[in-house]
Parts: sequence; C-alpha cells; structure tokens
Amino acid sequence: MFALIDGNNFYASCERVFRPRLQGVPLVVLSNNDGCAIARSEEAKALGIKMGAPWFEIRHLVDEAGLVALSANFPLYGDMSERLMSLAAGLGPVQEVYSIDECFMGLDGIPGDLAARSRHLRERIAQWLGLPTCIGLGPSKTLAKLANHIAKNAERKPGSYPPEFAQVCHLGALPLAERDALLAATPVQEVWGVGRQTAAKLQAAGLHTALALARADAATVQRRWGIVLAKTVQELRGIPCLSLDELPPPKQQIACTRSFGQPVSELASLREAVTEFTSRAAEKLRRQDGLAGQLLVFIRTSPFRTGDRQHSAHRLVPLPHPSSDTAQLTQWALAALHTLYRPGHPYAKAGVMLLDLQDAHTEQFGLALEPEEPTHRHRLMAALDSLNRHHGRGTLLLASAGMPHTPKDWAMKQARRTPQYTTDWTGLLVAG
DNA sequence: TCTGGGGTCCTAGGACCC
DNA sequence: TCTGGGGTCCTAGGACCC
Repeated sequence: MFALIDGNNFYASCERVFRPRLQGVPLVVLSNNDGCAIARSEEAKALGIKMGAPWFEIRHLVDEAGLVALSANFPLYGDMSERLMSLAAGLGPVQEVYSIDECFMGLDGIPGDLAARSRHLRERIAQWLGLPTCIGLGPSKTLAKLANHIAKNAERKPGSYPPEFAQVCHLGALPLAERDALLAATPVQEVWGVGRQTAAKLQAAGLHTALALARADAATVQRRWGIVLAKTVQELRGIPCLSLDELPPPKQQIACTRSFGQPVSELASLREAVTEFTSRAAEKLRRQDGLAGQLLVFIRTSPFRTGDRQHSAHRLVPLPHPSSDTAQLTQWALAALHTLYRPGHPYAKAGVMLLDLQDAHTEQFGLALEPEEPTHRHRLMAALDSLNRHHGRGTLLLASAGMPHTPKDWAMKQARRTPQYTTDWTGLLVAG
C-alpha cells in the first residue's frame, strides 16, 4: 500500500505560519522576479486567480479584494519542507520525497487502520508545524495520488466527492464498487500523468473519466498513446507499475537559469550573471559528487516584448576533460558568452546548464594519462563550499561575479519577500 | 512597465554498423 | 535491371511533473 502526503497550498501555508494575520486572507506567492503566481491560498483561488497568472494581470485585486502577494522565499519553504518530510516519515518504513511539498510512503507491513494513522499524522503536522496537509492512500502510486486529489477536493469543493473522504482518503480500504464510483467522478485530466494534450486525445476517443481510462484495453492504449499511459491504466486498476525511489538518483543535468529584474544590454553585467549561474550550478554538481562533460550557455531577449530587437542564442561547449571546478567551468562559460553576445539587445534571461554528468569516482582520463584534477583544486573547491555553507552564500566567490553587496542591474526583483525565519539569525521572528 | 525555474522520460527519425 | 534484415546510438522535440 502507498500513501501520498501533500502540503496544501504549500508556499502560501508556509508564509501563514509566521504571519497568522494572513489566515483567511486571499494570498499568492509570486515566482522569481515577482512575475506570476505560483501558489495561492483557497481565498485567492476563489477570486479566480489561476496557477501561473501574471502578476500585472491580478494586481488590481490588491485594492479590489484585499489580495496579499509575497515574493517567493525558497530558503524558508525548503526548511519547512525538511521538517514536514521528517514528520511524514513516521507513517511507514519507506519514503520517497517526490517534490518540495509531497512524499510517497511505502506502507507494506504496517498493521492496523492506515486511515486512522494518517489522520493522526495530519494532526501532528498541523500542531507541530502549523501546516495543513492531505493524505491519499491506495494500492499504487497513481491511486494514492488520486486519493490525495479526492481528499483535497472533498474538503474544498463540496459536492465534488462525499465529505467523509475529506483530508484523508484510503482507496485501498473501499469495496470495489465504491472505488469505481470515485473514479467515475474524477475527470480524466486529473489523473497523474495525464496532461492537457493527452486529456484532449483521450476525450476525443470517448474516455472522459478516470474509471473509463482504468477500464480501457491496456494493449490498445499502449499502441495508440505509448507505454507511459499503458502503465497508468494498470496503476489505476491497482496493479503497481511504479516503484518507490528512496534516494533520488544523481541528476543527469543541472541548470541555473534566471530572468533579470530589468533588461540587460551590457556584456559586463551578463558576465557577472553567467559567473553567478555557473558557480551555483557547479556547487550543486559537487554536492552530488559529479563531473560535467559539457556545458551550455544561453542568453535571450524577452519574446513577450514584441517591439524589442530580439536575439536568442545558445552554445554547447564540450569540455576537454570533465570538471566540477567553478573557476574552470566559468572560464568556458564566459568564453561561450562572448561568442553569443550582440551589443544593443535588451537581454531578459540567461542560463547555464551542466550536461553529460558523470560520477567523479569513475572519471575517464585522457590519453595523456596526466592527472587532470590536481588535489589542490579539489581542496580549494571544498573550502569554497564549506565557507559558503557555514557563513552564507556569497561569502567567497569569483571576482568576475562582481563585488558582493553592490547593486546588480541583472538581479531578480523580489519586492515583497518575507524574512528567512528559520534559516537566518537576522530573520528570526520577534514576539511582542 | 509587468509573463518562473528545474527537472524526467519517451518517441521518431537519421546516421551508421554488420 | 535487380537492391535485405536487423540492430545501436544519438538528437531533437514533445509531453509531463512540481
């Protein structure tokens, strides 16, 4: 049996923990650059704000409906996530952290009433962290996901599902007829793995509900729509095809890309940005003990600003030998940037991607048989990471990143960010 | 004025091999 | 003039996820 534990409106709920006044208020959390809404409280959803709605299209609701908007505070959400995951782990022996706000649990071998255990866990999370959650249980990951969807919607959309399934829904404990009734009440596009495109094709073929998909012929589904959807069909029938991944596999690519707070035309500014992005990506790479064989740099203007001179370009750089060294990678990235850059264009976004990743311990040496990565470079990078980890990001950086604590014209816009209550001493909440 | 960021997997088609 | 069969690897693009 599987469970899916999921934080409701996670980012918005994290903000409310430290600002109780925001309870009951329509609240959105904005993406980087305060660009669009990436989390919404129930009250904000009730105002008709869609996921991903651009801020400039909804800001009138501040005056008209008391909407509150906050800039994304990822250090805070990451820390709250770790606390949530450690409590959720109490539900069973196997945990897969699936995203910042949800995890799957493997519950095989757990005796007793799983729904009752789940309700107890919800209460503990609410009491200890102040975060609302919903829990879905089922004999496959897809059914656990679906149960979670039912648990959420039975709570917030009365009439969509019977109210007894609110907050915790255990599809594995129901008589088959009752489970089928719930699947029949679920539109096919709500099924995990069925996106917009697939939903349209399924509907055109007359499959409108999760139950219809579950009853479709698996071989036909595989032939017409591929192996992924065929697995979904099996999973909906309660035959698990997807297993739990306890420790995440190492990443196959690592990216750091950002839109700028304002258009950037100067090469000097782009150099700072690309240095910063490469440094961040390399840091992530070293954390997984990896080496990159290739590096990609791109810059582009904003396709939304149709009046601007447009330019979008990228360059893929095969590295002479795999590396995770910030200084080396930055040299290659900056060289690539220089070949891409065209003066007089208002660049809106840039990014660095590390590709062709491999494990540092299985590095292939070149034919020259020279040690490519002298130990002192490794120790330098270890010192860099350690200093930045203990004393804060940006304590030690490359000179081409620009002087720290000076204004950057390429910096993100984050006009409405709350303090980092749990990860920064200066952000500590003061009571009184 | 103003539209995020970071991933994964699958498939089709081309190049190439024997 | 006639022109097989089976396979791998790589890449680009699509679809999906949060």
